[in-house]
Amino acid sequence: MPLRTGHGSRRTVRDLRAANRARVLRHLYFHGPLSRHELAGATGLSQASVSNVAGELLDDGVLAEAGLVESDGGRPRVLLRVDPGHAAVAGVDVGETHVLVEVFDLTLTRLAMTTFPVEPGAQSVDTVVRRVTAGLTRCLADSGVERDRVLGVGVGVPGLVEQGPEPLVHAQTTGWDGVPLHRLLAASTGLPLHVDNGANTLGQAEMWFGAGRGARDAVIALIGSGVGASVVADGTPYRGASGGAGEWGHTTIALDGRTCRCGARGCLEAYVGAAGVLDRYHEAVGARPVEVDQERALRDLVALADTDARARAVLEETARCAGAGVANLINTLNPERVIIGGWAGLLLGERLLPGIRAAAAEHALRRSFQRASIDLCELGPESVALGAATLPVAEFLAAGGVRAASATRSTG
Amino acid sequence: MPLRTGHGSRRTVRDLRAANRARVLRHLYFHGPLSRHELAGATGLSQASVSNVAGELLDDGVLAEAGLVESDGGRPRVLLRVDPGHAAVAGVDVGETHVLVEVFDLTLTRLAMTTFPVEPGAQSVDTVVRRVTAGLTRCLADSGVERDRVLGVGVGVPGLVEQGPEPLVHAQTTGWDGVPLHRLLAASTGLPLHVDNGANTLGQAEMWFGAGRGARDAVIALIGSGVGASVVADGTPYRGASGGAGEWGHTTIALDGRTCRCGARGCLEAYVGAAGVLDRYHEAVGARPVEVDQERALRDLVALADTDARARAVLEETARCAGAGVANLINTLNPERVIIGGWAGLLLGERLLPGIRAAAAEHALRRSFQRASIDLCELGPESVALGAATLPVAEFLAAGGVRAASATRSTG
DNA sequence: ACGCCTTACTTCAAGACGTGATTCAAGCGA
DNA sequence: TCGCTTGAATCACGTCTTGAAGTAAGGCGT
Repeated sequence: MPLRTGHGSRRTVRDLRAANRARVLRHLYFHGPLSRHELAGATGLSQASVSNVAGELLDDGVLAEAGLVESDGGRPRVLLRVDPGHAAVAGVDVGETHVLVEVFDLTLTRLAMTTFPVEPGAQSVDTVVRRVTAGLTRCLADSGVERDRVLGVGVGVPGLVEQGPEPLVHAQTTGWDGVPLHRLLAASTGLPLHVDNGANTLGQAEMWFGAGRGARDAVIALIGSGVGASVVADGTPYRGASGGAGEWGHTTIALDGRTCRCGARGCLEAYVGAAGVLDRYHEAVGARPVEVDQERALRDLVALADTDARARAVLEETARCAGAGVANLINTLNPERVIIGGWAGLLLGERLLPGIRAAAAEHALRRSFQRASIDLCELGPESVALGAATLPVAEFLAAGGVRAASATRSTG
Repeated sequence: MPLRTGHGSRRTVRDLRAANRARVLRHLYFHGPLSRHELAGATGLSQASVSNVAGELLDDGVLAEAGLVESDGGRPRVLLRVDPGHAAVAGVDVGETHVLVEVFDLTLTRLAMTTFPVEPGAQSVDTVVRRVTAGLTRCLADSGVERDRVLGVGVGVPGLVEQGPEPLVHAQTTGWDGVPLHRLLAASTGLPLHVDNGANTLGQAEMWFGAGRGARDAVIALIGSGVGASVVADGTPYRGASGGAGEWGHTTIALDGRTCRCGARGCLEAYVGAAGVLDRYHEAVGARPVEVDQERALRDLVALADTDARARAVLEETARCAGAGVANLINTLNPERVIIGGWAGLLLGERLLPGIRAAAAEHALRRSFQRASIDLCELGPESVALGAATLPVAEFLAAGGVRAASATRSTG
């Protein structure tokens, strides 16, 4: 008895209207200014319905007219577009070393940002909540956006987010175990909240505006100090049964291999994570790891590879492992696109991509490999907040341009 | 620009009715006889709508009344159920050694079956098409089902099925490369056809009637001579971009490990597939593999493990590898259930399950592992045809009890 | 300047649907 | 036989989409 009956709203004739509003609105959001006529063709609705729905959306201020296009010998068509100023959203990146808050307009153009550095390992829940709240207030002031024009706040956090009636955050690195960040922030900001794994939000940013545009089945593979992935299946992010999907880094690629910080042996992360790569180099040259900035160390290693054979060998091995890992993704998920990102991924990517592709070709089944492209992220690792801001927008679009009830505002 | 506008039908007010018919029908199909009253509660529809919809479905003969239940002191409630005799479906298992055709009633009770042995390696497309057609004709005769009462034919084939406007079958083992089996069988049977990977159809059988009942996110891991998996995400089978999802067997678990028949090194299949297990034993004892029945050989090996340390070691290693493979599934997909099947999986399973669980616990992230159960299939490896028969039924349910237009019958 | 043509958009009447309230049906107990 | 309770059908109402008919807005030829 699968296929749960799923109370997927659409039951009454009004839900139908909501769905059609969403149809029109979403198409307009992603496919730019369009006339009512084109919209009818694209959405499959009749012109009459498009006119009705568009009229409503114009009245609500969600859409705006965007100029005329002359049609040869007839009445010019009026272009419609989503009004960027209709509402704003906030995106937050709760990272291991900083808290970044950004405010965007409805089309996700950035209006303001604020960063707080965080002493590593010192992210108490309380601190994070205070910083987010403060950052949000400051960003709203800087951008001149009134609080009640904000659709919602998306937050990308490190670690696993268990979605549910009360979403809980579990993060090894910060020692959070079942933190109801959602509730805490909703209380302190008074805005609708969306919390998700930072890897997932970054993945969403790539899907909307980066290398994932237009793809329906994709995996965004993120290589930083650790390694993770964001899985997109049938056009929507896939989180698994309890939010833990995409833990690519702790996938075993070498039985009895190197010990990973998670305690297991042979995890991909132990080979291709920045820490793993540096460790392997230090072992190769017999040197003790110097405690400096990991990013700088990795950059040095890449530079060194031009002249030093041992460094080159470590990087080649990294590409081989990453390629095998990518092949595993391709074999189990058969995506049309694998997108490699994360600061280390981008740092290494330029140089390693051919090697990764070759190794993936070797380990993946031919047909699935051929159908998948392997590329680098286009947006850089700073887009966690942008991706987080995507979440309230997605909800807004799915609701047909109707705002979610906020935490404090009454639902009525 | 993800989230394609997706012409997901529901646009007009009639689509709404169709969706609500599907809602009621599906609930009734999986949750047994229910009264209109209970149905209203479960589907979220008003009693009036349930009455209307149920009335239509009764008129169409899809539903039937199934007795009364006395309600204390009031009018007894009439139970409704899907009429098993309303229609029939066929399921076909195109295996490497046989072609099995079965006919079921609408509730998937088997009415008739026919098997044809196939000389290994001799499955020409032509032969398969002839056998399926003949088997179907015979089964229909045996069960007394008229051809036009058959909703459709589901076919499970070995290898990859690329869904699309014209589904194509690619199978290494039979040498099929882009065979339009769908079209060929539709032409020769004159019935609506559904072709899918046998692993997927078997997975569907487990999801509907076996160990997967009630799960929303699951993986059915199949271990035979080769190794595959069927991925169920959000309640529906996930096929990836081109039907290649779930190729678990060719996932790398040991870089530079054993050579797999796919040509790559370190594939899971080379360790836990029946052939791989037997090879490893033969290498361990230094014996040349005797060419006998693989199933018998594996059974012997399991028996031998009671007394022979080397056999035991091979099986323990198998459990370790399988556990790592399962852990990889858990880490990437975070299912709530991993179900192990396939003839070798079931043969080894009883003995190896504790070892597999232990190894999976070691290699999977704790939280995801805790949320996942690891169990054996309940239906046995013969349920490929049953699962295949599931496909036309699923379509029928999704359409709200309206039959698909057949290949030959006119669409109008 | 005028009329005509083309194209874009809006209005309108018809058909269809779900819902809540109301009415009908069916059994039970006194 | 008469309430009483509960299940199921009917009805009026509001809402929705749609195709067709009507209206707006511009170009072009005379």
